[in-house]
Amino acid sequence: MSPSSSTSAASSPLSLEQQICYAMHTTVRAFDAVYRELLSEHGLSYPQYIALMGVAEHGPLTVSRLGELMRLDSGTLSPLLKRMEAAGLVARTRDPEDERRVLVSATAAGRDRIGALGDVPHQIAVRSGLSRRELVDLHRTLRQVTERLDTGA
Amino acid sequence: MSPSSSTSAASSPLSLEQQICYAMHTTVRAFDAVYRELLSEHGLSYPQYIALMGVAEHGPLTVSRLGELMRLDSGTLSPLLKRMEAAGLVARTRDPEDERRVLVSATAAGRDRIGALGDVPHQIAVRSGLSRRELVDLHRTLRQVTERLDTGA
DNA sequence: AACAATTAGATTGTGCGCAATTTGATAGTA
DNA sequence: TACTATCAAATTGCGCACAATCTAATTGTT
Repeated sequence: MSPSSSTSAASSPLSLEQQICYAMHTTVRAFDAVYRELLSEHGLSYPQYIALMGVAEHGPLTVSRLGELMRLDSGTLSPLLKRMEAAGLVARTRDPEDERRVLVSATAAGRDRIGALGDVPHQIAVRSGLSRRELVDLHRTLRQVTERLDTGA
Repeated sequence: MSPSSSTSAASSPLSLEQQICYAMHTTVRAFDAVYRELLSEHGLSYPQYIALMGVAEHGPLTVSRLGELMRLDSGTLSPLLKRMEAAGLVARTRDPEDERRVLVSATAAGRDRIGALGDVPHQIAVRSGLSRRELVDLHRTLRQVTERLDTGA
């Protein structure tokens, strides 16, 4: 093993290529490129895709609940949802129970669009080249890391 | 095992939470939040941080070489580098050998800034809560997936 | 030397993303 | 009832990201 395998405070600042975050960003870029390729013909960006999937699966959601699901705030979601409403994919209605809230739901056209996407998630999984077991392991690791990072310093 | 463990074409479109990409994006968001916290006091965004690390480590780089390293194009890098030049962190000079190229290098102030960051990469690794072995495994998996995605359909 | 093709960056237009602020609705309290 | 505090979205301002286009320099060909 190289001398850098010390377990104490890092011997020298890690080079860019050694950093886990850099690797994560690189991989996300690669995924984004594939999604762009698969989604562009359907007129969707990746954020729009997960927003649509989210509201279709989890019924009418307030903007803030959708924001928790996507880890986005109203500054990002408000304009994004307006564009999707203009495209006829989602409906935005004020909650009669509490006029502060806006309920977002998928329209019939939105559900049709999801159907038209076919099995994009499966295609992505295949393109990743990972076995089912590797996918499950990676998924577990990612959830674990996210949880750990969220609990703070 | 659940009925969804079929290995043929997915039985039903994967729910959002089951998709590997969704997990990746969630984790990257969490990493970004931590980086934002660690870097904001140094006046750097994460893209600026990796750009600075990149040019500091790999000497003067053309914009396109730096773009390969960061997986970004000139549309993103040109304004980003101009802001970093204005902040005194990098220098941009036309290559005398080929006036089309712009060579980007870290200034003394840029290297000082890296020094002032202390061991951010190590802190990030610690906060991720992964053991050294898990970090190595995850890194290997990510490189593998990126390579596979890049080789296309 | 002249001219087309290629290459490197920069620019424009649109969308994603967050911090900070604003607007409007609800809840709580004097 | 009025007055404050809180809460949900929307808006503003700035930076990141890509597609498409533009400008300028180099290369290749005749």
